[in-house]
Amino acid sequence: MKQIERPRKLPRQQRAQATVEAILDAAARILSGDGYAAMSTNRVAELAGVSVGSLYQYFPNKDALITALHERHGREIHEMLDVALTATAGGSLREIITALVQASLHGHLLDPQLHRVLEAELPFFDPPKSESDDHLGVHARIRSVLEAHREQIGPQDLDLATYMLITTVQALVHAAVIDPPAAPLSTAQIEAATIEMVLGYLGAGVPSTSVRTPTRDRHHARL
Amino acid sequence: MKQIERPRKLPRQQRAQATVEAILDAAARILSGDGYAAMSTNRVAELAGVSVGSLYQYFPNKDALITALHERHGREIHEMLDVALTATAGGSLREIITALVQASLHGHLLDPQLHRVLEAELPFFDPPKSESDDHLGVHARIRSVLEAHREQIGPQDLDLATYMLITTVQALVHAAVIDPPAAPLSTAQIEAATIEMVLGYLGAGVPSTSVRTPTRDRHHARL
DNA sequence: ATTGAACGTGAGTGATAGCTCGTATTATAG
DNA sequence: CTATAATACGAGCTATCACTCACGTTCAAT
Repeated sequence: MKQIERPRKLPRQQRAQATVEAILDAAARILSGDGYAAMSTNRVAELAGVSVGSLYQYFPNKDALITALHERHGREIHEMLDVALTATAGGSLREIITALVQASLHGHLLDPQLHRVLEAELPFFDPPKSESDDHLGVHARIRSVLEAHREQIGPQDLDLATYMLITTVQALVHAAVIDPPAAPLSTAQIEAATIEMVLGYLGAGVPSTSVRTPTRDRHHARL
Repeated sequence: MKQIERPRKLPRQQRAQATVEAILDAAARILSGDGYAAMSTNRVAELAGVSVGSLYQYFPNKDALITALHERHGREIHEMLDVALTATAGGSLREIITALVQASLHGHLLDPQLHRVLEAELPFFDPPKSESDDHLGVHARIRSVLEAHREQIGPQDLDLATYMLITTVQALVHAAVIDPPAAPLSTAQIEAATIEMVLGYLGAGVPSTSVRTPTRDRHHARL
């Protein structure tokens, strides 16, 4: 796993940019179709309609291809979450959570096969800014959403609650997309249940709008 | 990915059994230490103190090694869940869920590195009976637990609820073990929060022990 | 003690795949 | 138009690795 020396050379002319795009598209096609093991640089170059040499002008090694694909994919989902958060700003907790879950799910359903390989088979490429850290902007925004609805939610450690929310949604969406469960369970059901799951967690120990109950102590003791 | 022709030959003598164990241990060490890419059959044999030939007498190919490791790992966790379920049989929902989460977490913490590679980097080996299906016994038992506590829980589609419970616990434990979150969040906190998450979901829409409220309709509509 | 099966060995083979480099082509600058 | 840089090419080098096989060793049974 060595993807330092990022882009070996930046494409300056438009045809070079097209070459890079073609390479990335080909890599994505092969990856989502036949998996990582079947993805050789020669094959990528061939499918892209360029030569291996061209490939290595823009990507220092094979792993850099995966990294680039990862970044592109991360950006897409990040943007969908961003849109969802912006669209529901000021709305109710339920509205915001619903939008988040749906955005996440739809983002992952854009290209489930590619997502599957990228996130399930090769999650360890380019550790620095991938996924968890990539959501930093989103993370902060979700935290402030929870802060705004503080009186309605049970967990008072907002960092923990934010982490749980993001992790749970991501994990459940991931699971639903990666290995769809047995027949009778639909994606729509899981989507709805995920929303209830998160809302159930956030609402735990909050009797509608009354006083805070002393059920709090059974929650995560601070270090 | 070809791991048909399961064990090429079964170890009949005790020294052969020891050889197989040594090979599996070596494979686990290399896998958890340096990852799949660094695991060559020659290196495994060397670390195990046997020759490559011996390795290929019991494992038809490299992938069979991974599969065997997967199965071993799956059995371990499965047994811990089994113990937890048996020990808390007849207890309250909270007790059972707590035991399940703890068992799952502790099972994954036995060898986080190995688990990381096995479940995060190579989850696609031996699809037939791994993980999801492997939990079938546990799945049924958890479903019956939910059935026994039916009056206390909100979700009435027990298949869905069981799926959500298992998936959520697994995913959150997984996340906590695989990429431990930022500094201020401890494993213990996540463990507790996971319990609350699941209980929050199960308890959603259930006002302690009174009549069923008509809040039900916002739940996942049946197909 | 003998024999045959189980077990173990490790140099070698074949194939694959990542990557280089000398060369050819195309674009931009002056 | 010329010069120089950018882009593109692709045969081939090199290294690695999964896997084989012909041969030696140890066990268990008769």
